[in-house]
Amino acid sequence: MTDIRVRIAPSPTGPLHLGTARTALFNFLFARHTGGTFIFRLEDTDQARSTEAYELDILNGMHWLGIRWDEGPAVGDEPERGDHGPYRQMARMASYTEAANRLLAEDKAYRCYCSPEELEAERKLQEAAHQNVRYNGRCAKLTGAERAAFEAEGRKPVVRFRIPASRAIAFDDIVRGHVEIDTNALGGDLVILRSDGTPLYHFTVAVDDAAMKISHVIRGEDHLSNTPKHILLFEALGAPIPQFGHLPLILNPDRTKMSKRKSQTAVDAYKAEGFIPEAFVNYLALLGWSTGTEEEILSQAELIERFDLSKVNRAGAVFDRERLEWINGQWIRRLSADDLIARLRPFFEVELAAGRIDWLPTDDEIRVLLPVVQERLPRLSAVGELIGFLFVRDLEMDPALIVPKRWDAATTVVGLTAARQLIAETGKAAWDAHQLEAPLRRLVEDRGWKAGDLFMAIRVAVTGRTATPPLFDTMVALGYERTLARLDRAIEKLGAQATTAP
RNA sequence: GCCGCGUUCGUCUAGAGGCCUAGGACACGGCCCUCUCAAGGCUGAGAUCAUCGGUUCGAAUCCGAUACGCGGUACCA
Repeated sequence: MTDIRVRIAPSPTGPLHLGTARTALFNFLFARHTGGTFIFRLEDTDQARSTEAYELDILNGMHWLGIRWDEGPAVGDEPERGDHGPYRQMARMASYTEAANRLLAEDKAYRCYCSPEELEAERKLQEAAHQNVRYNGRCAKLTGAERAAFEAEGRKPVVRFRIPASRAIAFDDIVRGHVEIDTNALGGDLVILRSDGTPLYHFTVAVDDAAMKISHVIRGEDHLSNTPKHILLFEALGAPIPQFGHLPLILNPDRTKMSKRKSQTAVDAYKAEGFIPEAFVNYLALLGWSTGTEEEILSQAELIERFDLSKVNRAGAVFDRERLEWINGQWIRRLSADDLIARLRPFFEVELAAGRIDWLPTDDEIRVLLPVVQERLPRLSAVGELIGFLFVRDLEMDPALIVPKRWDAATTVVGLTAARQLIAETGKAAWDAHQLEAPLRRLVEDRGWKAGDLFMAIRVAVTGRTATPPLFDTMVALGYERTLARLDRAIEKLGAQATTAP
């Protein structure tokens, strides 16, 4: 193992977000490619918004994607693993107060007694004067007496970290190259501890990244402007400065940062739609990065082998669902029969629960269908739409669909009746696709029909749909009795309709 | 407002000064296959490489400015 250490640090204030998953993936690929260590840390200091349910969703989502961490919570049976824990920020509170006290003692930080109202008023004033909004440093040099006076007033101070004036903070970002930001653009001295003593994000990141010896901070571009604050904090803490790599953002179709308002961002929703993790990871990896070759379908192992952080794109990438579906289809087609059957099972259960089918097919029933089903599944959840009609007792069928475009109702009744006769004659013993097809083709030829017309009429009669897997395979799967019964019902419906509404 | 980052087909991207009359993929059109739908094969259309200026014998690639977009600017993460 190298001394490369990277981390993903999600906040359990919502379900696992696509962007978090992608950042996690890039960290994971980078760690595995370099032989480094991948760390998972939960940033749950926002107690107002964090929930255990979200925490679980994030953990489960990561596992579903096949992203495994070397250090962090919930690995295998252990509640936590690693020598740099705990890996939940709420369990690290002591280290933040300790670090803050150290900064206070070294006068790198100070207590600020300004009230939120005073700060707000100051900000308004600055905005009105078209000045940069920044903390004015009013409490930066308080005397002991002044402090005592504020305390006597009952003011609860926050702790502010001193940001030096007019200093250019430069770093070489692995994906963006040289970046330089002046400290004057940082908004003044930074609050690191709230008045209730709890730490703020920028502070916890620096303290934890230092404690966990993170060597490369790989995160979204939305943190690029915050990086100087972190660098200053690392310095003040006496910690080495890690390398940074800021990933391009995943975008809504309107090219704004991807949000749940405008896009489906929850990873779990994609799982429910029948995207498979291999495909999802494959797609995510290629969002903002490419191998430089024309390879598109890549396994986790192949991604790990080829991953190169310095080849990550700088521009934001619009999330393209069409392309995701295509990759998903590619992956589904590559699945073994047993694997696909197992993965399909939960989706049949959903169909049953929703009342769209009346019973669950057996594994063997699914297995014989696979040759005609597998290449027709863009998503696993499409299976109900595709072959659900096989598992319903009473087929719902729109009589308007049954008459082919070139035919009228009378011809359709004639065609269906003749076909029904031949299908019955084929019989149970010869119940296979070829045996069914040959006599029907002869019938078409004898009558001077088009095969497509007759077959379409049969298709709708037997499945209720105009788009299905190949007709004869479908009838074989349906079975002798049920095929005839559905044919009879269709003929009956159509006949009644033809006589009542000529 | 200020600061930062970005800009190659609709979308994801290849491209690291001559291999670029810019390649691939998704989506789209056509053809083939075909009982429908897919899948697959072939094929077509689609990018004045944001704009302007500079460096160079030569620029999508280097430099600068401009425009536009996005992000950041909290006692959120």
